[in-house]
Amino acid sequence: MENLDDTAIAHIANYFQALAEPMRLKVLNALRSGDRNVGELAELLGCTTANISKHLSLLAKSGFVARETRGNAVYYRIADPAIFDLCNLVCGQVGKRLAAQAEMAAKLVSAQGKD
Amino acid sequence: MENLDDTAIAHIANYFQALAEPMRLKVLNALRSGDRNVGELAELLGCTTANISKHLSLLAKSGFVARETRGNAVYYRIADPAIFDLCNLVCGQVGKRLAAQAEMAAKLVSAQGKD
DNA sequence: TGACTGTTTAACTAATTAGTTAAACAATGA
DNA sequence: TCATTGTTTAACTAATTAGTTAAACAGTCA
Repeated sequence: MENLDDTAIAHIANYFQALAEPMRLKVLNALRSGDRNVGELAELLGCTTANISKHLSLLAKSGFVARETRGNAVYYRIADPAIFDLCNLVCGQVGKRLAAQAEMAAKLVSAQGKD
Repeated sequence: MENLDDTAIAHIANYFQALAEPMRLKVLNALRSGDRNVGELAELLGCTTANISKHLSLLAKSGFVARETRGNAVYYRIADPAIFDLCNLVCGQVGKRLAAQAEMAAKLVSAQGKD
């Protein structure tokens, strides 16, 4: 990562941007267990098909998911399992932070109890 | 990552959001080689101190960098080297994609040449 | 104290984008 | 063909945010 020009930096930022949205993370998480079509995802995640479709379109454009038409439904699947390595790494980081925050909060509560 | 509630998902999205900005990636990259104060970063990256300061503030709030006052300058450093594992992973992914795109482009050009 | 250097914040503008609604489009089957 | 089911897109609103400028704030030294 040391020597990166602006376009490379922009690509990396785009990559992160695609993952920086709760609903898109939910979509990716839902696809973990296998292919799903748009309607299934919409019902599963409790939102409109239009909304899901837009998120899927962005995820597909960024190469995270792949599109396949079967009958008159459109199925999406994870195109690159590497994102889960990434998400697991981040989950670990976020988990550590939340644990640290919880510990801090506990200390504050206990300190408050003492005075 | 399988079983995540909404707050956990939101934390992960926030984590990615902090990294989804070219200038912030540049700041983190600049801090790779050691501590820097706000003015140094501004000059190095060619933007205003106000702008850098805002990005640093966000990165600090998200726990990516740590703040330290020395004299009347404020030095920032990477707080958690784990982000570089993350960035290296993403760089690898993005690199693969760019290579694939370049190959595709080359094929298109060669196909065009043939007809 | 006051001048200075360095950093942060407030107020603002311009641009992006998640979500909604309704309309368009695609694929199947009668 | 038409009706039905499923998906995508267009147009819009509301909210967020990167960057700018100028003002406020903090730390050092005379």
